[in-house]
Amino acid sequence: MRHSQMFIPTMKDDPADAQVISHRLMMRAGMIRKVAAGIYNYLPLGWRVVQKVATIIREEINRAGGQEILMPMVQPAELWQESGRWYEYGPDLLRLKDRKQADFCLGPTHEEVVTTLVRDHVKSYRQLPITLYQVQTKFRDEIRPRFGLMRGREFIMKDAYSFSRDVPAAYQAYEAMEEAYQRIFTRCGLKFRAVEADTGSIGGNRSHEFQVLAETGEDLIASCDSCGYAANVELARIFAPEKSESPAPVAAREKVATPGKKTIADITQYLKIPESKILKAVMYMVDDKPVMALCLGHHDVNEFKLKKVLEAKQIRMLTSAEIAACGQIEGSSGPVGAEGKMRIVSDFAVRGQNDVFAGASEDGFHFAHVAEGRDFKSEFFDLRVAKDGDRCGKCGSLFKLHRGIEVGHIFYLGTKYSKALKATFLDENAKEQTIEMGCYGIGVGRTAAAAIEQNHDANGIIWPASIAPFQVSLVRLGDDENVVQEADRVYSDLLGHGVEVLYDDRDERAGVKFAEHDLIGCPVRVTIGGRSLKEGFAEVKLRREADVKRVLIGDLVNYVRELILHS
RNA sequence: CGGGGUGUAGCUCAGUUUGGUAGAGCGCUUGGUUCGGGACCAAGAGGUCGUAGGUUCAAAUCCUGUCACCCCGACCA
Repeated sequence: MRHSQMFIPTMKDDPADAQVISHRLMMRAGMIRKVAAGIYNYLPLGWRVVQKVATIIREEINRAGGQEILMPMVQPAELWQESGRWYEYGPDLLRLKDRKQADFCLGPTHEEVVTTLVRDHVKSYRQLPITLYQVQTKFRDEIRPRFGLMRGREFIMKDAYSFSRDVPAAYQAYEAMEEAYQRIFTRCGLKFRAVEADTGSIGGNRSHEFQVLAETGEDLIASCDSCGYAANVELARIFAPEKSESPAPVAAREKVATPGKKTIADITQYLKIPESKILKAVMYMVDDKPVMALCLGHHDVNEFKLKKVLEAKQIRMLTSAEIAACGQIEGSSGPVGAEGKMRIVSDFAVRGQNDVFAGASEDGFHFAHVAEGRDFKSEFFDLRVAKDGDRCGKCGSLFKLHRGIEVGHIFYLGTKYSKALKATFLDENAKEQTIEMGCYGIGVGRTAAAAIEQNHDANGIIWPASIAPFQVSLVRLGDDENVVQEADRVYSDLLGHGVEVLYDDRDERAGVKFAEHDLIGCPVRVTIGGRSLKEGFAEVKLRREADVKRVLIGDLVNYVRELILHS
C-alpha cells in the first residue's frame, strides 16, 4: 500500500484522555478513533492488526476442530428469559425495543443463541461432539470503559462453544481449546501465562484465564517457575506449613491501650511492632451466620477462598450494627472471647502464633501476648490473598507475582445452559441426555492492545511480526529520479513475492518519515535514499534493534524475504 | 451509583478569579528557502467557547438546569 493513498491520521501529541500506552500509541499511530465512551472506529492500520489476530485465531480454532459461524448481535429477550439471564445479568446488558415494542438486547455473549441453535438440530449422540465459534462484535455496557481497546463497551471477541455427550468428552474439547489458545498467543508473539481462574457468574467448575504479562495489567497473578502452576492471586493455592504442635505461649496475655487507633497501620505504628505481629479480624455474614476470619496483619483475607472453604452461597461484610451485636468493636475486634458468638476461621499462617497482638473487643484496647490455642481456638484454612514471598501450594517454591491482561478465558460450563434451554440428545440406549458444554473467549482488540503494552519503546509500537499491520515499511527519501525508480521497483518486487509493504512515497522530510514509521512499528524498515543508492545500497533496519544494515540493492528483495521468514 | 475533575480551532492547551465581544503551539492551505531523524520565513483558512435558560447595556467569564467525557472508588467479568 502506498502511504500517500492510505488513511493514517497520526498525531504528535498524546490525546489527553488516553491513560495507557497501547491506547496512546494506537491513537497517535492513526489506528483507532473514539466515537463514544468505550466505542471506537478501527482505522485501516488498526483494522489490519485486528484482522491479523483474527486470522491466527481462526486458523488455530479450525485446526482444533471448530467451525466458524456468525450469530446475530441483536438477540430476542425470550432467549435470555428462558436461560434466566434476562433477570440476572444486570445493567451490563443493553436492552432495547423494536418498533413493535418487543424486547431485545445487544449480545454481550452468545450462549443462549448457540445453545438454542444446537438444541433445535442436534438430536443424536452421533451428531456430537461439535464446536462452533464466531468472531463478532459484542456489547457490554460497562460501568467504566477505559484504556482504549483494552476495556471497551463494544469490542470484537472470538467466542467458541463446545457441545459434548459427556464429561470426559467435554474435558477433551476443553483441552483441545486450551492447546489452541497456547498456540494462538504464542503465534501472536506474546509472553503469557495460562492461569487457574474463578468461573464467576458464568457458571461451571473448570476455567483458565490467558494472561498477557504487562505492567499495566488489571489482574494480579501468582506463578511458579518450578512446577508451572499459575493462578489469579485470589485463587492461588498457598503452601501450607506442616501441621505442628503449637509452641508454648511465651507470656501471659496483657491488655494494652491503643487510644483512637483503628487500622492495622495505625496500631502497629503506635505499638512499634511489625504488621505480621498482629491479628487482622474481618467479620462476614456467611449465609446468615456471622463468621470471624483471621489472618496476620500483613496479609489480606481472601473472600473468594472464604466463600469456597465455607461452601457459602452468599458472603458479605458485617454492618457496624451487626458487629456490635456480636460483641465486637470496629478497630479493636479480635478472637479472644469471641468463641460461641461466631464461627472463627483463620488463615494457616495464624496457626501456632504464640505471641501476637489482637483486638480486645473493647474500644481503644488490644491484647498483647496472645497465643493461638490458649487464648482462642480456630479452624484453619488457606484463606489469604497470595502476595510476594508466598510459596506455591503445589510444590512449595516461591511464587513470582506478575500483572496480567486477560486476553482469553476458557470455561467448562457443564449443563448450566443446556439444562435451562433443554438441549438434549438420545444416546445409544435411546436415553435422553443433557449436552455438556464449554465456552471459550478471546478479546481480539484487547490482544492487539496487550501486544503493544508488551512491545513498545519511546518512539512507538514494535509489533510482533505476525500481527504487524505490514511486514515492511519501505521508506523512500527524496524524489530523485533514480531513487523513485528503484523504490518503485523494490515495492512492486516485494508485492510480487507476497510481502506486505507500506511504501512511504510521500513528499515528506526524512525525519517525519522515520518518526512516523517508528510510531507505526512495522518490524522491518527498508530505506532507499540517494546517499546509499549512489553506492548501490539500500538500508535495512529492524524496528526492535538499533543497527542499520547496508544491503546491495540487487540482493535486497531476497534479503528482506529471508528476514521475514525468520522473524 | 458515590466522590473529584474537564468541556474554548483537527490535536495539546491559555483566557474564567476581576464580565467589555477569541488566543498560542502543533497540524492544515499557498508561496519561497530547505531536504537522511518530527525544518525555516511569509501570507492564509479554521471556533454558534458542550448545550438550554437566566442575570446584565454587555457573558467563554456570573447563576441554574442539562449532556458528554476523564479520574478514584464501589459494582461487574
